[in-house]
Amino acid sequence: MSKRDLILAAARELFSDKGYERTTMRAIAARADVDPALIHHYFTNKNTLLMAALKPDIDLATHFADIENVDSVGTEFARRLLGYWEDNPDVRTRMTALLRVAMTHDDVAALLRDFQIGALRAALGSVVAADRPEVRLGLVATQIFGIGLMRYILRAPQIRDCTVDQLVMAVGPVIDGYLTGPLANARGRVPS
Amino acid sequence: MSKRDLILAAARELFSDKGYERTTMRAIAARADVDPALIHHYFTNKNTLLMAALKPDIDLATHFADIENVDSVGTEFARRLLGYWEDNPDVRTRMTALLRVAMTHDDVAALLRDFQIGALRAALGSVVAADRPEVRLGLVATQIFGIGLMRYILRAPQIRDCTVDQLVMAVGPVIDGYLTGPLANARGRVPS
DNA sequence: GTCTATAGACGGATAGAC
DNA sequence: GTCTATCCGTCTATAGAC
Repeated sequence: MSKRDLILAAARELFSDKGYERTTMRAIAARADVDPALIHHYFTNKNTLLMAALKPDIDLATHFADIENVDSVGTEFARRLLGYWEDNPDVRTRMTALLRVAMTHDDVAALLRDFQIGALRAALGSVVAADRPEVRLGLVATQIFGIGLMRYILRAPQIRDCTVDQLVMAVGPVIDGYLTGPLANARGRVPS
Repeated sequence: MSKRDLILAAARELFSDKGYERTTMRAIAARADVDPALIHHYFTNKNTLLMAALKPDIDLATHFADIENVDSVGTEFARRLLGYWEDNPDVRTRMTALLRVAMTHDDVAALLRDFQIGALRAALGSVVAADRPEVRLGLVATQIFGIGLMRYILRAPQIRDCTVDQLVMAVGPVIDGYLTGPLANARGRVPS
């Protein structure tokens, strides 16, 4: 791994568990076992480093293509996504870093929104109902992010101690409902 | 309103939309129209001020007592909670401040966890199923926090532009399901 | 209680030798 | 590319006059 990549990995880890302001360039350098000045050499400033470190990994979106022909699309989706987070520390780190930093940086929040929308559309676009698909995908995102938040960031014991399978079974049908179930209209009524 | 209270209100607002590190004591003083030294006089340091500003408002929990005897407890709960957030800027500010700061401060995360658990138990404890009630309330929390996150912090347009009623109608049945529906067992299977 | 002045630490960024 | 030295701004916190 090149030193440049070591820096990016170290930055992701630190941003992931301390947020932006609490990770210092010096700390990143120390973790990457690299001279602090080298970071400026490659990335000129902290914000550029942040963006480079959090740039979405394109492979990720493709991991969710072609969810069809299963009983429960929601369950299959949740299984793949939560399983992916759980088994792959790098992916999880990237996700928690995005979430943490997005709290205080609007440009990262925008990155997260765009990426999330894109990934959800790629994964679920072919199965979401035609009635206001954006709202449906947005609702799916609330549930997914809620899980990520409680499990990996707030670390609430009730959710942290669940197995992935338990979460998948709980959340899968909910996602199905958001994707294809009835939706309230502008007046807030479910069509009968 | 006493100057002390002005400081607390200003602190909440700034913590709420900038997080902890990016709000300075000077900025808080400026917004409260107060001398910076007065803050130290009352609260000695920034962390104490933070905790004082985010101390849960006890009235809040009582607002959700006695949800029973309705068709859909989840819908009623969502209506009260989301409506409360929406109509009451102070309450919303407190919530977003808690959420934002909890990302980077473990002690605030603990505060949020405890408060959230307490509030949910007070509101829904009497209607949640006997089978693993903590997990059920935790799942409810994931959905609620997910909505708060997407609507008020990430400000994703699909969710931000919904009416409260639309969200309530979408989320109500989901909460009902978490409260009393089937839950996967330790093996990740839904009992048949 | 109110305000000024300043201490003291930290962290991002730069210049420049090698 | 690598490293040292250092500048400069910012922020919390304190001391002390009024």
